[in-house]
Amino acid sequence: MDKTFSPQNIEQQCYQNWEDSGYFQASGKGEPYCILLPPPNVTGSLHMGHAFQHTIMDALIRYHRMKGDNTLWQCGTDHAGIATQMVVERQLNAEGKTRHDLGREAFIEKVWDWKAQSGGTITSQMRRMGTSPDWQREAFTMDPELSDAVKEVFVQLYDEGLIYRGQRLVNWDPVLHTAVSDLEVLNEEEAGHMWHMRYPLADGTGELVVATTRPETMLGDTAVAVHPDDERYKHLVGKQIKLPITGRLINIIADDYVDPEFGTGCVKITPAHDFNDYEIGKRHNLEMINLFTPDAKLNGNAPEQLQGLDRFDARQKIVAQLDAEGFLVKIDDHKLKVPRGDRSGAVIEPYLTDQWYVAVESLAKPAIDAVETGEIRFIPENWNKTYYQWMYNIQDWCISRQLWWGHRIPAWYDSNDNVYVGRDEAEVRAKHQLGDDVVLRQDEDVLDTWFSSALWPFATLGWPKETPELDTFVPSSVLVTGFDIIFFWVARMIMMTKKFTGKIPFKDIYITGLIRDEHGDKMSKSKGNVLDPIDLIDGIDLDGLLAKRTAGMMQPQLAEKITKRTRKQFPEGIAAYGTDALRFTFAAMASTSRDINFDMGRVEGYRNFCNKLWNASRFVLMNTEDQDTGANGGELELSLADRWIWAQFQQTLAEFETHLSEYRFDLASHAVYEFTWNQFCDWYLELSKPVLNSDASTDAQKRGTRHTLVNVLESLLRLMHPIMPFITEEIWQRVAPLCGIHVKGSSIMIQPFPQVDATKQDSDVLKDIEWLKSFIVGIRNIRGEMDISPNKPLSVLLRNVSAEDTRRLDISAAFLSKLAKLEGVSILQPGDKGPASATALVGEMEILIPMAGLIDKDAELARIGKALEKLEKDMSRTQGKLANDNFVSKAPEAVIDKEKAKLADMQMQFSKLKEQQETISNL
RNA sequence: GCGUCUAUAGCUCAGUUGGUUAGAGCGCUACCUUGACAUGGUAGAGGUCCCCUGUUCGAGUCAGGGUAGACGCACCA
Repeated sequence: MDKTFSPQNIEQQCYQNWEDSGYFQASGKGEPYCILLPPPNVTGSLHMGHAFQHTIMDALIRYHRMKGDNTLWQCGTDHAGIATQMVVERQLNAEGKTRHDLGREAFIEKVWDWKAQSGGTITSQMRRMGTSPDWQREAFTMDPELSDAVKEVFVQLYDEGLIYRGQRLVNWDPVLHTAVSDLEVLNEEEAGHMWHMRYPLADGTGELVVATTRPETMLGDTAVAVHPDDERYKHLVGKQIKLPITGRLINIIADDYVDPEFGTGCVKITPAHDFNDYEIGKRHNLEMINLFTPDAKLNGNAPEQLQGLDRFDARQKIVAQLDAEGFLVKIDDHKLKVPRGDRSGAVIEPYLTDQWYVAVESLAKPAIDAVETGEIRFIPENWNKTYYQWMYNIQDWCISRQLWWGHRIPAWYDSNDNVYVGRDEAEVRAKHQLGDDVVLRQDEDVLDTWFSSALWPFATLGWPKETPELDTFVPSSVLVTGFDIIFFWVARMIMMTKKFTGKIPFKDIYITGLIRDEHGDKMSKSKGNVLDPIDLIDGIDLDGLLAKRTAGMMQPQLAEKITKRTRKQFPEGIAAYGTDALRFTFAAMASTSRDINFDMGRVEGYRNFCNKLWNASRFVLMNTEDQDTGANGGELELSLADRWIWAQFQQTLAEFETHLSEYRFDLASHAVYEFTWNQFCDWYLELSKPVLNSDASTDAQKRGTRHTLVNVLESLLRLMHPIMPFITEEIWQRVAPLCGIHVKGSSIMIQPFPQVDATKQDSDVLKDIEWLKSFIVGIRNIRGEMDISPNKPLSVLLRNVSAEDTRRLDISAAFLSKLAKLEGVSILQPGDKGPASATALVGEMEILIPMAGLIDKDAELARIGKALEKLEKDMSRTQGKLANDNFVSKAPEAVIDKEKAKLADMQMQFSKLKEQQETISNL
């Protein structure tokens, strides 16, 4: 084995073997355990959030697979309608073409070509992360099977009246030329203006002042509204306004919606371009004047001189004209929420179009129930509040998109625009007895990508066919995802799965935190703080990193800032930490917190941890390979340390499993880390040396220790495997044969997970080793503080030695002399104070290191003084407690006893230290 | 406006139903190239648990009120 762990030498080969061996498929035996991969965009590449969530899913999957469960990780990608179409369109644009030049069919072919070429990026990156989904079942939302499911759902919902078509105001993206759902619109506060305009009464008897943030919409005003009880305007209701610029006459109406306290108490109503106005318009039967073309330029309904102008250019002209004609009262600065498309960044326009909707109310009810009854559980639980809040206020879902890439809506129209819905044209014709003479055209629109994603839990398992997988793996065990898509995806999956299978899609929903940068900022391209998980695995030099972070930057000053920041944070680029270290980092950071600040220091720390494990294994192998490890029988005599490490391992194992069952990956990985480094490496390996290296050890003793070394390590590797698959496999291949396990053609990933073995739990041994440790640490302490070289052998005296101490001395003498570097231990007779010494306590027993020639009097006095001071402080606190009648009368007895014992112990230490202090100061 | 969350060591974070002398990793200091490992070892320093008030024998933990910050939802022209 190399002296340091080099992940890049092993990972890819290892993964290839697993995948080729078919280890990722469900076994068909045991309890079903299933995780659905939230399908990443086929356009996407792996970001830190994916890497994090995939680590967690894979840890769960590997754990359950090793536990013997029938384990399926259902994976796949989604077609990401808008995103993918944008990618391919951009390529066309670069060639000076648009999708319209190609036409729909040719364009879609192009998209498929693109997918064939580049669609595998993210799945190959997942392989680098060591994930073990069943790639043979990999699904894509545009696959024929899933498309059939989409059609089936659409038709069924339509037949039940739960899908309908209607003309309504929608969120229109004027750049992408499509409707988007509420969730795809981000409302950010931006600086704008409030324009106050004078609207004269038609009869010339006065005027009203209205205010707006969008003056250009005044062209489409069809009323001015006031509150019905507003004394100022009551008498004007029913009168008419002569609209500036157009001169159109509109009514003054009364509506409760108006807040008389706000502004002038008069509101201009533009039903075709504002969601609130739209509602008012419907109530009052107002005309709806659409002013815009699909790309938000003024259309034929605007005055001729303004037609064809972009909405923002038109705004300027209109304001200028209002001003010139004396209609503009004032312009105030105003902060307002501007709706922008989450993909395009364009200002979203409320726009009157025909769209398809899902009536969600009846679907929402069972989905709410599923969480309220506890059938589905959010972890952490609080997220159910977010879920309820949205579900109780859920709006009908606009599912049509004016795109080409996606599932085309299975609806056909005849020449009179009658609509027929069916699985295909033939079915439609048959169902409605439409002869061949009737010309039908299919709806041009496609469905929202989330519509197909909502079917993921059952469509990927074969629905609408009745498959055994549907039976076995619905509901799945846990969904691991981020809070940002609870509405987009999680809620919709629950609704759809309940509706079409009658079952819930998953039992647990584990909501992970969001990975942020080391300062808690969201990782984003524009901030230039994005990390690529693959770069953490393989490493990247500074130039490469800079190039990546500044590529495609529109603003040069931004690129400069990013360069500076990156140079500062990564002067040497990023080292290659390997997949296991990265995975361990993610696991260790997966606490209940909703934000996770990614700390490079921790990756490095866990890289070191991998190296530690590697070297510990080297040590084990050096001492066991080609030697008798008892794999083929032979008497085994286990040392105190051997029995201790087995007992410790049982505890660690139990802890690990408890934490995993509670999705506390941070605690689980901490338990493993602590055991490996602080128990196995720091103590056990050291304690094995005296046995292995001593001529006094019998064959049975050496065999016993070798057996323990190799078997504890082997068990530990299996325990760690779910989190760190590669390093554990690599080491296991060499260690397992020494345990009598045949590894040829096998893998750690299909070995059973370790089981707690009650016969190996031993609290007496644990206490014995605690005693031994405190003995050794006591001596190291004195060495450390008295500047005595760790290499210098010491002779120590023991005072106040009990029978138990004697027994322990007896069984651990060899360990003591080696680990504390002692050349002699002698026990003082009762009453014999011994020479002036530095002392350490092991329980009530005192270890004396004679000062002569070794220890400076003042230094020792200082050490004692410091210890006394600390003890005094703690003692007075405890004494205070015990002197308090309230405490003694009201606290539970166990607590009081504990305090008493604590005090007694401190008093004992105190008096011994006092004694010491006196002896030494008298020297 | 409604809702959710966060505040603990220089940094990143744990801290179970209230009962420890408040922990870990990184960083820092001193010493150590000892034979698995300097990606290491040994020892050590470092905390007003954001503030106030309460409940309690006892509060980092519970309640109320602040302060600072993050997020979600709905928003007035």
